[in-house]
Amino acid sequence: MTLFEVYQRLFDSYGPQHWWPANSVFEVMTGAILIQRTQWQNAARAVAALEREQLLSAEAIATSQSQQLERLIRCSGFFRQKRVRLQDIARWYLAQGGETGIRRMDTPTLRDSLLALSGVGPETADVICLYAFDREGFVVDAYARRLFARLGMVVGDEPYAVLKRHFESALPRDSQVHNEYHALIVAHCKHYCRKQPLCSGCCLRDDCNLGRDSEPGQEIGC
DNA sequence: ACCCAGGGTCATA
DNA sequence: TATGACCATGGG
Repeated sequence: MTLFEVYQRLFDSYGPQHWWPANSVFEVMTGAILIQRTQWQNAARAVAALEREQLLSAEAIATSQSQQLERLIRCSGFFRQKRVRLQDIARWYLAQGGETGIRRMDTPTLRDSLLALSGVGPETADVICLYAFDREGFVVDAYARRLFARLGMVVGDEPYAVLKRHFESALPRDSQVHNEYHALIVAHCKHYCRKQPLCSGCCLRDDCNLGRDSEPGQEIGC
């Protein structure tokens, strides 16, 4: 099975995921920091709390009081360092001239500029490039490592850049594909592949012909 | 009482 | 280059 065939099977099973759920570029960036090493449910709560307190803009975050910021994002874990990261990225956003200024940057420049921030590693940078600014780039996360290792397509512990190159070279250079692929991997792994790979009924099994529309009543799970 | 979650940094060898 | 410790809350 090729990398693109895996994508097609996931898409046929789960359908479009409509990522990233947010109302602004800066909200995506905020979510990308808050989601680090936690579940989306917790990050989403923190985003909602910021929204409620009118703190979901770069200007507001950059000038916010650290204590208040920490209180609002506490539920996402690592709240002290995430507070610093949010303030840093908010100041960076403003220093680059906001959304308009950042959109003028080419993708390598944008990525490197993000990586220069403490708290923004390769995955967070790729997530922001892709979901906030619609730049192509395969997002390598823990789920992707685990899934493709189970499929025997990679070892799983390769350096980030190695896997990124590997996946991108086997896929269309298309931000829409990268967008859906990462979201589909998360959707699939979150619900169905925690412990065992490719359990009975998994859409990635060789003997699985289930499509999203072919067997409506059929359970797809591991 | 465990273990894990859509990472990243820093110190050490 | 490559491990290990650390960050911290919430849910199963």
